[in-house]
Parts: sequence; C-alpha cells; structure tokens
Amino acid sequence: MTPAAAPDSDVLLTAALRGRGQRVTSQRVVIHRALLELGRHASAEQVLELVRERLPGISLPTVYATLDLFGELGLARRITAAGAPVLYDPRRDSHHHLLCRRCGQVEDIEASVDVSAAIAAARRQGSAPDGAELVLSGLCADCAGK
Amino acid sequence: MTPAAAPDSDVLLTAALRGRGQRVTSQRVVIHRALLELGRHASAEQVLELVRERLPGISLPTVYATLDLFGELGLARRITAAGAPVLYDPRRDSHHHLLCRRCGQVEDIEASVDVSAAIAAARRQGSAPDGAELVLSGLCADCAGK
DNA sequence: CTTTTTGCAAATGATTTGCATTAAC
DNA sequence: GTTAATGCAAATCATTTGCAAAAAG
Repeated sequence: MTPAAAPDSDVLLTAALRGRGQRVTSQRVVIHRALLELGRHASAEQVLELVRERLPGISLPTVYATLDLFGELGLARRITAAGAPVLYDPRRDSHHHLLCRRCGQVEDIEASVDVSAAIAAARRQGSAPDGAELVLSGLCADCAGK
Repeated sequence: MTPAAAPDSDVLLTAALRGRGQRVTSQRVVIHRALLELGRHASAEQVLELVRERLPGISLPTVYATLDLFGELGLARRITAAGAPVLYDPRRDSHHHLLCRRCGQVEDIEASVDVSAAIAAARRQGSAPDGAELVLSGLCADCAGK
C-alpha cells in the first residue's frame, strides 16, 4: 500500500500485523478501512460489498479470514447472534449490544457494565479469559413500537 | 402425559405452556425432562439423542422448535457460540459462560454481574430487553493447561 | 527464494421450510 | 370438530476447506 495515502488507522493495523509476524497485504488494509468506514457492526457480506468497489477480485473466504484475524488482533469485536451471521464491530470503546428477537437487528447499548467479577471468577476457575461480550435480547427500539 | 408420573418440573412447564395458550404435547414434556436431566447446556442434537430413547419417532425440527419455545418461555437460556451449534441451558440461577477459543467448550462461570445498567440503558433507548447473556471468550481451564 | 496469503470451487453442517398427517383441546 | 404441533424430506445459507497461483518479506 502506498504510505502517502495511509491514514492513522493503517499505521495501527500495520503495527498490529507486524507485531505478530503477519504480512501486510492490500486486502487486509482495504478490509480494515472498509470496516472502519462502515463504522457499525457489519457482516462479512456487507464488508465484501464495500471492499469490492476498491478491490474487485476479492473473495469472501479472504474477508472471513481477515475479519477473524482482526478479532484476534483486538481490532474488531465479534458479535455472535442466534441464527444471524456473525457481525464484526470496529468500535473500540466499551459498549454492549441488543439483539432484536423480531427483526434480528443488533442495536448498540450505551452503558458500561463491570464485568471484572466474571473475569476474576473465570481466572479463579483456572480459565484464561481475554474478552467479554454482553448481549441483551428482546425487542429493539423500532420493533418495540416507539 | 400421565399426571401420576409428573415431577414438579412438568407442572412448571405445563403452567408456562397453558399461560401462553400453547398445547401440552408429549414431545414438549419429554424434551423438557431431557434438558433438565442433561443438566448442563446441551445442543439440539444432544437433546435429540436422549429424547429418542423415550420417543423413538421424534424429529430434529421438533427439538429445535421446542427448545426455542422454551427459550421464549424462560425455561431455558440460549447460548450462541461462534460457529458452534447453539446451546440450551436449563439452569435458572444467574451465571455466565466462557467459550473456549481452542476447544469450543462452554464453561460455566460462577459469578454475579450486575447487568441492570445495560438493561436500564436499553430501556432508555426505547428498546424492550427481556434478558441478558454475558459470554467470555478465551481459554477454558483444560486448554489453559492447568 | 521461501512462506504466507489469496482466490476459486466445492463441501460442510447447523437450522429452517413446506406440506400432509396427527394429536390437543 | 378446529387448530396447533409433528414428522419427513429437501432447501437454505453462513462459513470453511483443499489446493494451485500470486505476492510479501
């Protein structure tokens, strides 16, 4: 990728990849930009759609692999919803999600919940947790008929 | 179902079904007993396996539909793991789960986390949440090499 | 040059659907 | 009797895999 056009986020990505001995490919850079551009949680398909405009030859398996890699690198959070496709969320700040039972949409919940008790309990039980995801279920604002 | 053999849990189930105008079928009763008998979170396939011993003609779609119904009735919690099949957990008390990144196993985390802030925030945003599920990710006790 | 990453096509596997039949109420 | 629930077979659809070609370091 041309350093001239590289935004700050590219630097972050490059550092994260290099730190793990992974290669910096144009696909990874473009997918990362697309995820940030989408801003909200997006499915692999949605990311593919946007990335295709820039990189016509890109393939779905690559998008999946890359988004999962971002998850491991801490650049995206995976949101696993029932039945629905997995979503990837580029937001770095602490927030949670509500999965609508009726329409399947995922809504951001702006609240901070202290999950340290659960993390501590997991450690006490011998596990090695590295993340926590709180998902509420119910009806989203639209479906609740507001 | 014969009332003579009915454990307390059957009464609960029957009440929950009747309260929603749903029918009390032998499949539902047997699946409910099986889920409680398994005790831990189980997949639809695992439930089917156990139920088949009692009700040889049962079908997978029925098991899926019934477990989802239990979810709506509050008799089971759905645990959605990445890639892995959905699990149904009959435990009524508050606890959480850790999904092992390596082996895929789900481990119970004995801790109480106050999710009321998230619930309240969701309501404030106009949604109607009816449940919250906290899933940690990382390595389970076995894979952490304890 | 060597090793990782990609693209393609095909496979996998959980979950759902349509429809005729059966069982609750 | 009516209507909801079941069983069956087939469909759906997100995600993964195997392997040869391309690209990064």
